[in-house]
Amino acid sequence: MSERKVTSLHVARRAGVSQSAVSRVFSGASASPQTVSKVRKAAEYLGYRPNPLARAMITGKSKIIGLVVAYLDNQFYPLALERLSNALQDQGYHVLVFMAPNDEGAVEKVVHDLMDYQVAGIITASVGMTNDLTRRCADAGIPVVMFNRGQDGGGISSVTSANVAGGAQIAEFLVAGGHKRIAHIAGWKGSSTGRDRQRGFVDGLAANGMEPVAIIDGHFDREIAAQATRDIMSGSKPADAIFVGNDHMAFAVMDTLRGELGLSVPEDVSVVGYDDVPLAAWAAYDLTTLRQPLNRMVEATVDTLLGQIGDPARPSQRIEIEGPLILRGSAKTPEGWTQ
Amino acid sequence: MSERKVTSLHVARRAGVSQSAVSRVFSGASASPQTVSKVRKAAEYLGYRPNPLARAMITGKSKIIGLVVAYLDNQFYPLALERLSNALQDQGYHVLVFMAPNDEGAVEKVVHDLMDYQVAGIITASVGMTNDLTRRCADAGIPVVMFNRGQDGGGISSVTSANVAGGAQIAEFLVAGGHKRIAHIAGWKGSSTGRDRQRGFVDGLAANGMEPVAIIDGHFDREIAAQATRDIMSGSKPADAIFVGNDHMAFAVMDTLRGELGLSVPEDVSVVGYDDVPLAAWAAYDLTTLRQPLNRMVEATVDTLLGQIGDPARPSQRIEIEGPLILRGSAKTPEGWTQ
DNA sequence: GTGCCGTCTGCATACGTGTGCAATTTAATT
DNA sequence: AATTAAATTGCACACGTATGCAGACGGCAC
Repeated sequence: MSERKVTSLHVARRAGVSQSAVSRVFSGASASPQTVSKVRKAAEYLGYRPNPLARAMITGKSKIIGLVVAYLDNQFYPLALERLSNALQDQGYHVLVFMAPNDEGAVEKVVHDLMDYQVAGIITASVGMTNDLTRRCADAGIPVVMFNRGQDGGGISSVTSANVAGGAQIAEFLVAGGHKRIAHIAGWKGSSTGRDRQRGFVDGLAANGMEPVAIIDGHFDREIAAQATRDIMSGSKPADAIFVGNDHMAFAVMDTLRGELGLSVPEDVSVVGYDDVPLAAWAAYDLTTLRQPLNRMVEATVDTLLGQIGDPARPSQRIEIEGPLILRGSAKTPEGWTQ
Repeated sequence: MSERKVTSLHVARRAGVSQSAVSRVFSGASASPQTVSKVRKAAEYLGYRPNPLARAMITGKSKIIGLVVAYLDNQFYPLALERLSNALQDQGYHVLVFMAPNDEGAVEKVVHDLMDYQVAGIITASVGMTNDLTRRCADAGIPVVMFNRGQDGGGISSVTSANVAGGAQIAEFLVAGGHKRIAHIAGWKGSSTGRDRQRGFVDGLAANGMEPVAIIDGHFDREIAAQATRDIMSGSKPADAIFVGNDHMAFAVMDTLRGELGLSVPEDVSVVGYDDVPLAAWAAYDLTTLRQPLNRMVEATVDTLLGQIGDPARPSQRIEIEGPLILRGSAKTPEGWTQ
């Protein structure tokens, strides 16, 4: 009962055709109806499945997409991974996951490994690419899409939410809520995402003749965000509202405000996050936050990547997707403010 | 500047040796010191990297480990994925991730896909294998390790925490805390993990002459767990303590108790979870829970899998790792109870 | 110098598939 | 019916590596 490796040659023999005929049937090239039928039947009988590795050897392109991600403790990323993987599976691709700490050397090593596997494309999430690496991928004909992060030097596709607009929208919201001392715990300055949100936010305040009482880089890290909260609230002019660069840090901020400093949210301090991860909707936090539309971002990422795989000449594009502000209980909602 | 694919043949030419010599140097076979040196030098100069796909074609085994996982919203799994991926990367392996809803057909399809890639091994997390599938993997010489789930029909390796003992320990803890009406929202009955915890818990209560006032299957799902909470608390004899089958559901239980039913934890109801995901330590929940030692579980999983890859004759083993009860604020801690 | 053994090396082939090319069949057109 | 164009098919080779086999080489003992 040993069903040893059954190859296209076995199928060919049983179907009474040549091996190339079998190959053509399974790779979608043209073949006469009766050939197709004979081959399909024989393949079915023998339990034949084309060997994707051999296929990749020939074509130089595997059906594997490399996903590079720095960390998975921020709930946004595992969810993105889940959706990306599902969407790509539906298209016949599979996802090779690489963890890469966000330093240059590690990313370089990882990208080399990926190129060894002749991946059809690369998605980076929460991880930066150097321009040099970008170029080498381009040279190797491997399209790259950055997910939830952009890059200034052009030539690379990216999918993000409309971070500048989002930051501005939150500024408007907090001003309209009557807050007078507004602080910002920013995302990591080394990321476009963090910078853009901050810029939109500061500009939005400026448009109302205000400026933040404090801006501290939280590095997308809970502990650093907690310390930033202590610093902001212990000064002579403690904030009455804090915009936090993502939900993951916002939870730490709320924990610190309520548990450690004994303050009420939103009575004493309003808190607004960014992402709208599922946890933000849970009763314990009930976080007002700007939603990043995960499904549409994933969809755009897959479309862009597969598009570039199918047509290597297609130019890179930066896609920004707008998201709504989700009103919950962690911030005062101005009268008549609509969802 | 076009650094086209550089193959072992190019290296061979430049080093003045045969292609087989190059192959032997990079696959660890024997070669004279001067050959090794010449080859290494030429390879370095040309930027040669062995092609893992071609290598896999020949040997029939790639350096890829398939990881099958059902969902990533329970924080325990992304963390496991992160650690597993890192540990395997250190050993020169890479992780191909497959999402598989927990029904038989989907898992089967996924495993077939994995076998097509000639993976060196498979790890399943939060996903069940049928005995038939197990056998087919064994036939194909692909070792499988189930992570955080066991299987009754032997012949397959698994790594779990000591779930029965853990359940019993929680029973002792709640009894010692003076609770009189203890309920259990169980994990999915279709999983060994859920069943074992429940069994240990019920037996532990019985050893103290008690029995649970309610047992409801929460299916590891937030919404179902929330409904179970309502049911348990709305009866004529509401519980004064609830053991929840994992942290993920326990958070929903706490949200429901506090937000919806207006009860205090632990004053009105003690809540104990299972896993000790990072979120359990956050101030908003501060959940007393039994820790699954993630690092040691990952370590054991990798060891077991690589062991079986290295020595196919090695018998399968079921590893259970004990974890401590982590005392926090969501449950009354009995006098003198030690961490 | 001869014989033997152990190590190293190159040659050739295999892994399972895709694809250019030429030969052949089929359909379409005059 | 004859001619031409199109569609299909088989042959052979390529992708990049590992490995069995046999020959070459060096060292050692007699």
